[in-house]
Amino acid sequence: MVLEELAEVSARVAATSSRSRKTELLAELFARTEPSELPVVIAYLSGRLPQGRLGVGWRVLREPVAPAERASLTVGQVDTAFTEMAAVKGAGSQAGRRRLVEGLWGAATEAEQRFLYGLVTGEVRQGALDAVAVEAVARASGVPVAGVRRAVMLSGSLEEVATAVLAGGEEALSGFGLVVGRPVQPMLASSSGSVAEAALGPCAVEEKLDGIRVQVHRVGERVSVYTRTLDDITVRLPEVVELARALPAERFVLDGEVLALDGEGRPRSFQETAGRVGSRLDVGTAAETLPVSVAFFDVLAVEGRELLDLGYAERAGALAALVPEVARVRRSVVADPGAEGAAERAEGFLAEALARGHEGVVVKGLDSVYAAGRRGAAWRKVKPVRTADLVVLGAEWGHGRRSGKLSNLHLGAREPDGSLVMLGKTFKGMTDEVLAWQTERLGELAESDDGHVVKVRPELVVEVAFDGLQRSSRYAAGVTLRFARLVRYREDKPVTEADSVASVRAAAGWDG
DNA sequence: TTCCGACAGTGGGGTCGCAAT
DNA sequence: ATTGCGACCCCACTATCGGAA
Repeated sequence: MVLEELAEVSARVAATSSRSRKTELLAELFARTEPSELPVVIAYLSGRLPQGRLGVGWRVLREPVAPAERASLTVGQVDTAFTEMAAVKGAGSQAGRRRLVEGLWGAATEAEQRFLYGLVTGEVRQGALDAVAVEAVARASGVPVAGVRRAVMLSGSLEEVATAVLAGGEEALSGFGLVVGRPVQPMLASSSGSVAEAALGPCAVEEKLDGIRVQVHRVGERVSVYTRTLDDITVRLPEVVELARALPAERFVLDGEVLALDGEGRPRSFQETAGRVGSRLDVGTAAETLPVSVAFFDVLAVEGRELLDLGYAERAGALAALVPEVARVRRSVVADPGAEGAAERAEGFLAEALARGHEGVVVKGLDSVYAAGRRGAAWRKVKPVRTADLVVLGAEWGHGRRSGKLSNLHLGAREPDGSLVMLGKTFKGMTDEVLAWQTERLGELAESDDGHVVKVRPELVVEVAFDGLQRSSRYAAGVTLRFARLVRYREDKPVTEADSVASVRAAAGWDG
């Protein structure tokens, strides 16, 4: 297979908005790919690199390389070049990778360079990633899509599943069940505005802990710990390994959250937990100075039994039989949401979780199965939302479908002396209509434009929602908003009445 | 015919580790 | 020693397609 063909298909996929047409184009390509090249072709067309990290980013790619006149590269040559880049280590590695980039880019045509750039930066922008590729593999092989999807979620590898079903058809799916020791795509939660909105049927209301999601596998004495993206972080979490080894089963898969607690058992900030779990060097010292706890909320397999397709109530029973209460998340079961006082109890549990310092709750249907890799309605998270009225200090030109639109707002709060201090940005919550409106309005207020950031006269106030504050060394305010999103423009509100840093801190529960 | 679930895209901030300065 | 970059944690929200109702 030549690279030119891949770049062409990718461009055609990007050019159509129809998902079924995208699927068709990918399926045609997969069907005519040699089995030996399939893993690489599938990875590229779903926007991933088999090598994972290359150590090559926008900075290394900034200086353009003259393109080749004629296409000549094969997929195999590209894969070899990426493997070489990923292998470069130590002093001089940046220059070494840059030389390899120059070699590869120089052999690529302009269209091929565009495709390679998207691959390396993780921004293929063809409107088709894993989910569409899964459908295309199903179509190319004639195997039902649900079976392919399940195999991918349980094995974590579309490439392997595709190679198997394209060669062996539906029968090949039997080789892709849950394997203890091999990570599974975790089930995710969607967002909900309130407990009442989330608790529509019999459900469990569980504390939502603000830490790192972990999947813990044990086979005999071998324990492995994986992140949400299936990275192996076993060596960073000796406490979790030790706990798993002490549980009364030889073989299991647990789903939970890791976080650091203070002396009184209250959760430390996400920043502290993330720093500890992110530390790879001298884990022993890190574990001593900032030990972490783990709280499990689900079990996917235990001994010989696979539990994914059982209802949540049954899985919770199996979890309680395996894991002591101190290592399980707190929960409250609402068997009949319509019953007298049920809503109050659920709300009460949320209030208690918040009082204990946690993020909120997750509401889970008691009869729901474990839908690996899906962000379905079976799990709904509920977190309190804060709002602040902030001043627009500037905006950044958007990319992709936001090209030509002012998108990312720079947000400021007042200080006692009347000055304005920046404490974050946001690009979320904007409809196309708002984008068009703010591009024009901010254009009128513009004081400067360096092609990236447009600074404006601080005259507009926006209502911004956020989840809380974080310490910040980037912003003069010393804090920044977590997950800030635009709610609406407050043209009725003068800048002099916008929130101050102190009032934002107070709103977020930071005593200040 | 309308509704709604699932996806992709558009970026946010922090922290760590490593290489370059 | 400090700085910049890449990778990876956490993530919200809107537009769109296409199957479900």
